Amino acid sequence: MKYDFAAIEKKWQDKWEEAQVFRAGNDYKKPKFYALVEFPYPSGSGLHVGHPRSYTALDIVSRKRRMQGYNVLYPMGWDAFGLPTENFAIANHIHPKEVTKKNVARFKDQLRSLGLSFDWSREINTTDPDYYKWTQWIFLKLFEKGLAYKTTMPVNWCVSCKCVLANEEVVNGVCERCGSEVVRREKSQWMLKITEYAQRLIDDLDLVDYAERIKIQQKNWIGRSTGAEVDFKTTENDILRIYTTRPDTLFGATYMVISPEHPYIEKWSGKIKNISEIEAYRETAVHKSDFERTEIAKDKTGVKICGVSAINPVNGKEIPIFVSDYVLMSYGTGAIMAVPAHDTRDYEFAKKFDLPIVEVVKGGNIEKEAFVDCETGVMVNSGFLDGLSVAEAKKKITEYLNEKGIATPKVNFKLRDWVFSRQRYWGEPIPLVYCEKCGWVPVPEDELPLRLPEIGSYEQTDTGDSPLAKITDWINTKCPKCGGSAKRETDTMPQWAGSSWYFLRYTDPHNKSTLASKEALEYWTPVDWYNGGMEHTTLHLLYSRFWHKFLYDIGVVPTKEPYSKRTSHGMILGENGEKMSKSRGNVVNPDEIVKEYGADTMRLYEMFIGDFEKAAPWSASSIKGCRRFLERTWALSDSVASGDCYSAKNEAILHKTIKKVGEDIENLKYNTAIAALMTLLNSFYENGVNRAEYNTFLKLLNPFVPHITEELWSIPGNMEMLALSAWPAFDENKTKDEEVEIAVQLNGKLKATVRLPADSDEKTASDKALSDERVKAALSSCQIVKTIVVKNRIVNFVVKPL
RNA sequence: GCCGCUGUGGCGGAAUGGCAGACGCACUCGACUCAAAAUCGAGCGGGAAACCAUGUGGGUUCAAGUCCCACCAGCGGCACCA
Repeated sequence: MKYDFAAIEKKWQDKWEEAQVFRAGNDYKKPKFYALVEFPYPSGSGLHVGHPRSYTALDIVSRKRRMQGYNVLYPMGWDAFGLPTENFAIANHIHPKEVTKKNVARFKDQLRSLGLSFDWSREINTTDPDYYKWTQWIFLKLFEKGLAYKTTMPVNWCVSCKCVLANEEVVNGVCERCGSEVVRREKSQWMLKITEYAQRLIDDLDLVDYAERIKIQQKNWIGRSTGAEVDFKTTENDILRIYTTRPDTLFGATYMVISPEHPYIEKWSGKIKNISEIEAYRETAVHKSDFERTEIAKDKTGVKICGVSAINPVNGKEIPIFVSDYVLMSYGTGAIMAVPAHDTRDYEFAKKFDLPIVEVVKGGNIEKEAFVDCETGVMVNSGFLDGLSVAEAKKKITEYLNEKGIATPKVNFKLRDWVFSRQRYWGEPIPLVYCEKCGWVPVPEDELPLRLPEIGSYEQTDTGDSPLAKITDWINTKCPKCGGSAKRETDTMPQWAGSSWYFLRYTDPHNKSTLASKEALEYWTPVDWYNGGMEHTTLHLLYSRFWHKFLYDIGVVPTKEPYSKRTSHGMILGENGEKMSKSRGNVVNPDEIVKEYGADTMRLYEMFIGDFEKAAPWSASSIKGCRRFLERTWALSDSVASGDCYSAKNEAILHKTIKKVGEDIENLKYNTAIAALMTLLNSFYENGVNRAEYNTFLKLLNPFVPHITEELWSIPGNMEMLALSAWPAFDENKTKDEEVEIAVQLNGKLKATVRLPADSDEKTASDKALSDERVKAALSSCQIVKTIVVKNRIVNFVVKPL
């Protein structure tokens, strides 16, 4: 019989669906396993070959865990709000809802065709009002607890489209769509206080099992630094507060810099002699786009404030104050003490403006460059700190400043609050109402979801407001508090909102009265294993951890962390080794692969392609090897002998393979698990195979290639589905071969190999080695000094010439 | 600039400090065929060999792809965070 993958795959997909095989039970007594992959954005271009890499990997884990008796939840849904859909809607005058519906249908067909064991009864969609009701509800809770606030923020503004752009739409400083200049413009935006959770987001990384690179990236993004705020007196007799991580270098502070946005410029305006120059500088700095700011980052600019200076508190010296945009108002206090000898930026600035550079830590060459890595140096030119190590100086100066009451220890974070507003249509409406009398008032809970109104045009207004701002009968409403006339917020939420809590909804997706029942959350959370792309490490992963912690704080969820374990897969690149993209013309369409080779081959190949965590280029010829393996698996089914226990010839390799495949699946080593299965098949071809052996092989192979194995399992008359059968067990004692081949080395260089019984003692091994002709010959001209034997591995003779 | 990752055959890649190149692709030869494809069998880092080979140069060790130090190259992320 021919291996007719198309018919087989269709047959089993239908059977699984009909029998609801992958439905997660609500049997809360069974051990559970919650596997999660990032739900896709259903784009118009359909599934990418990258999607199945992640989905197949956790499908394999899920299928194995089911066979091991777990109650497995492996859900799927749609992160369907977002820009491309909206842009498509604008261009084609179709409602984004319709676009989404079509794209979801296509994605779902494509996913179904891959035989992924998702529980489709729990499918969710972030654009479904029954879903976003709870996204809005969480937002209202954040608002209620003071974690949502409105503030004026610079946004990206395209001068030609006259609209606000998301960061993703700004490419190399210009508008992605029209190529025109993008400038900064102030706009009032809703913000979420993620910074309030910064410390906990770092600390609780200790509670979870994330790949180390993910933890490091999160920590870097949050960017904690410890230092002190120090007060400098000025000639105006007021206090300029700065932040520094290096109070020990205070004697080297030869000038100060404040940010162009610093409020003291106004405060001192009467005293500043060159105020017009300062204001002109400030104007240009404020209006620079982010792109311009970074473009000219190498070249420092600034203006000296004439008329006001500061006093260095340790030596009483009067030092000048500059305004420069290399100091950011949004970090620390917006003012710094500049220590050019030990900071590269200060050094550059000092060189340009010809300011004194005073070395305070010995060891560098400050004629040439700033000496920054000076943690092990010794203090100089620093009065009472001279001769101390940097660490000692830090301690002493801190005590000194504390005593004088001009310094306080301070921790700062790079992490900023989350800009939560989008001036767009296709997102969750922010459920707030503005009343002249009562201010911002939440839409009452029983009025949620606040639905998106039906409108005809999805473009922003000329002022960059959301298209919702044009719907006057939607905007104008009554204040829920006082009943007076009020206006709805017209901004919508960012795409990150719906994806920040979706994993909770899967546990109880149809619940009408709460986002998920207590019992469901108690049982299913936290997610046991979450796999996704590295590109989501800093935003999505951080945002969802933040929301989860907030929900924990208000008693909605039972765990501090949403995900016990997080892994990430590498990208699948085009055949030329570059990222797949339409413009590079190297995109592989998964539909065509499934059509030509079948879903099983596609799955197997994507798992065999290389190290799961690393990027790997697609290869049209390599996939044939995977297909060949399945053909050989199929062909062998005709020559299976009877037998209900393992034969002596195959016993050891079977136990070994069961062990290896099981361990490799848990350790993301799918490629070597498949290699072991290929080796096993080769061994069957060599030694013959019986029914018991072939059945074990099918079980091990099933999570990888579920359709063909299910078919081969059913052919001899098995009524129970393979997917529901028990995962094979192995016996550690039987994983060992009776005889082993060991290497014989002279001074670590291979001279021969010898065979001997497994676990032979050192004497037996070295005697056997010594009796080998090649070893004898090699030893004839030298003397053995020492013999090293590693059991079942090597015998190494350490020798010297006679 | 900073952070992270990666350098192993023609290619994808294997190797708890213990026989480098498992498994697969490509390729070569042979069988089958009128022929080709498919399939099956054999070979496949370099070198005649001694030996030499895991980006480069040092080091630790009886033994290094693996550990340490210093470089070089590529990829990804961040970007004036005091």
